[in-house]
Amino acid sequence: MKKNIRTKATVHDVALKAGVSIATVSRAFSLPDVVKTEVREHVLNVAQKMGYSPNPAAKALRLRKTHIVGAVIPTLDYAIFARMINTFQEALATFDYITIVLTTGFDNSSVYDKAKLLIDRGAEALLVVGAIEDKAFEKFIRSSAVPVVSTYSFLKDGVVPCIGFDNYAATTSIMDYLVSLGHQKFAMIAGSPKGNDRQRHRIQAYVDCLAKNRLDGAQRVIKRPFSIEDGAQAMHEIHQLHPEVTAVVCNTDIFAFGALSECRKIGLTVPKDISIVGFDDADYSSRLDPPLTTIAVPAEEMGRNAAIALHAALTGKKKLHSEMLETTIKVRASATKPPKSS
Amino acid sequence: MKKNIRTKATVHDVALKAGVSIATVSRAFSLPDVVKTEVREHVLNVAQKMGYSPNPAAKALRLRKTHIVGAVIPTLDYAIFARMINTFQEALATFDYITIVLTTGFDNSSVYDKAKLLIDRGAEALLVVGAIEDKAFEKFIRSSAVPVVSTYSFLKDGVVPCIGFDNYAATTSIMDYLVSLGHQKFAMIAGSPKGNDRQRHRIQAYVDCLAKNRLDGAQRVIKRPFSIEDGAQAMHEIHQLHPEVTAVVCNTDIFAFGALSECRKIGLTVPKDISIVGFDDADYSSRLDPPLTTIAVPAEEMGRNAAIALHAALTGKKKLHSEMLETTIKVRASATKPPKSS
DNA sequence: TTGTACGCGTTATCAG
DNA sequence: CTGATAACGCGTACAA
Repeated sequence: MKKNIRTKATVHDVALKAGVSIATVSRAFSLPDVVKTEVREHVLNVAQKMGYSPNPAAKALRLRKTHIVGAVIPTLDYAIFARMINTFQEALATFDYITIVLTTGFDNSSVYDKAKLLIDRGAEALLVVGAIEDKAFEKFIRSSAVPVVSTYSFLKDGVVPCIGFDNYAATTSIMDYLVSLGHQKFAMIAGSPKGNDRQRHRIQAYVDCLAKNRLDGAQRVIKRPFSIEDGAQAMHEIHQLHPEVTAVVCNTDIFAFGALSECRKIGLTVPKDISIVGFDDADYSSRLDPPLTTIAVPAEEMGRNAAIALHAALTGKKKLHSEMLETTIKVRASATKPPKSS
Repeated sequence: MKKNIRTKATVHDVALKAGVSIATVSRAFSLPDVVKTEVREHVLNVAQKMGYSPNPAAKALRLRKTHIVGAVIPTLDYAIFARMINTFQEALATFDYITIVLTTGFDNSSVYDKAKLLIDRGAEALLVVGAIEDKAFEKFIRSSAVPVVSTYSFLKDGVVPCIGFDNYAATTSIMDYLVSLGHQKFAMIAGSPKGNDRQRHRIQAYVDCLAKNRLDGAQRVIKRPFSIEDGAQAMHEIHQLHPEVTAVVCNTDIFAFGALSECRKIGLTVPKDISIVGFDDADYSSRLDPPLTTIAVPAEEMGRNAAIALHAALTGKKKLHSEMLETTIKVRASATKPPKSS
């Protein structure tokens, strides 16, 4: 029909067809109230008909604003991050910003590369997960003037403002709970602490809590990749090597899922024979068998607040500052008093 | 120390400091072999030191290439999509493309808006989920020359090429399996069919399969939003209203998770009292209690293949064409013969 | 092999 | 209120 749209319409084309200058076309979009009503409506009409929309590259070039923010996270393939990013992205969208997500895997050693890539791509702000430990990355951030916020960890002396929670305190709270129940023989299923300060803090909390209560078990920290299968295997190992254990602290509900499953398989009844607790409060955790006692993490809140904070920083409304979010322990049925016989 | 980087270095700055023309700087990056080795190295060095990197907006404007592709999916907060997008994004990254993901919720009625947004933002290609049913969107695609691929459904006569699987055949296969086991009283837990052709095809397969075997039960299709809790409630309803049912076909493992959990709660033993099957083969499904019989969906494969196909189309290497991917039924323990007494 | 100069599509400045 | 025009930073004819 019409004309073939080889190359998209530009202000120029619209101006021509509407019989005005390109300046007026531009203004009809960006400064509507400075253009006479009927002219504006005419222009907008013509533009609409031609399928015109401003070229984002030209706009970005001229305005020095891409309206892009970047996020670098371990993986999307892990509900707790997907949930945060989902909210982050949606919140940013309401501010007319789009989000580009890059993943690193759980070892944060490539965050710097990904962050650089994002900034080279025009990201005006960045969300990262966990502490920034790469010195080069730190230097880069300090000299680059793009707002960066880190999530999932709350750090008093972090390189950048954090919107996260206190991993150490969270694990401490659930350890205290288990101790108050009477447990004395603990094990922990943890992720690799390499490049992952969340895991390190949780492990440290475990170790410290044991020491505080003059309990042994600091060596019973099983480190595994994050998967249900690995949680199951770790549970198996605990059962074989440390049959005295009455409470297993999992650093993610994924491990707990596997552990629960494995207990069923090896004939341990949870929580009668052994107590198991998780971390994250995944959507399925309340529907596990038995329902999992775990720590609820403010994933959506982190995403939303990070989006709001970054946007405020970008528009100069408010400097970035850290926010400490709360975790809550969800007491369900997977943990109870240790068996008498132990 | 050095100079404060108020505004990023440009070819101009680098040229000045390196004592060459801007053209040479540009060439040192884009056409390295056309510039004398020592000059190139000098320039690259200076650039490196100044923290120079080409402005993506200027580049995009000049080259008419943003190196961005867009994806519109229901939600990230659902493992099966997150998994696909994760792979999609990673594959595209190896081609130097970045991915922008927008979400619509499960009702696809806003795909058109999101797709337009993406293209206005410079996306050179698009991935969508499911059939394109919005006529306006269809028209837009036909006139816009950006490659679009749809995933999750394989459609013979789709508006755009599909990289997906046959939802109808998948459900048919698992229905046939259940029928062969001897089941006669079925129910289905489905998502809303509105704007969701995957659900419609699965429901249709269920209905047709019943008819084919002269079985009733076509009216026992419970439609719910996608959540574990909803799966549980649906199961509850089936148990109350249709106690004669011996096999429940869930259109996602999420429903099956809830259904299994609810059966435990109301005292039904799976699969002795009732058989339950799922769809997706989530990471947890083999570790449910009992392990879930379900349909494995090629999520990563769709993501990877879509990335490769889109990239090939973008570089003119190969026209987009549909790919029919396979699903496989994972026979595990949650389905068996119906109880004799029924 | 290198440099000059133009244009990609916008928006902002400045006259009118 | 509107129009002409100069950037924004880059890549690439074209000339040297």
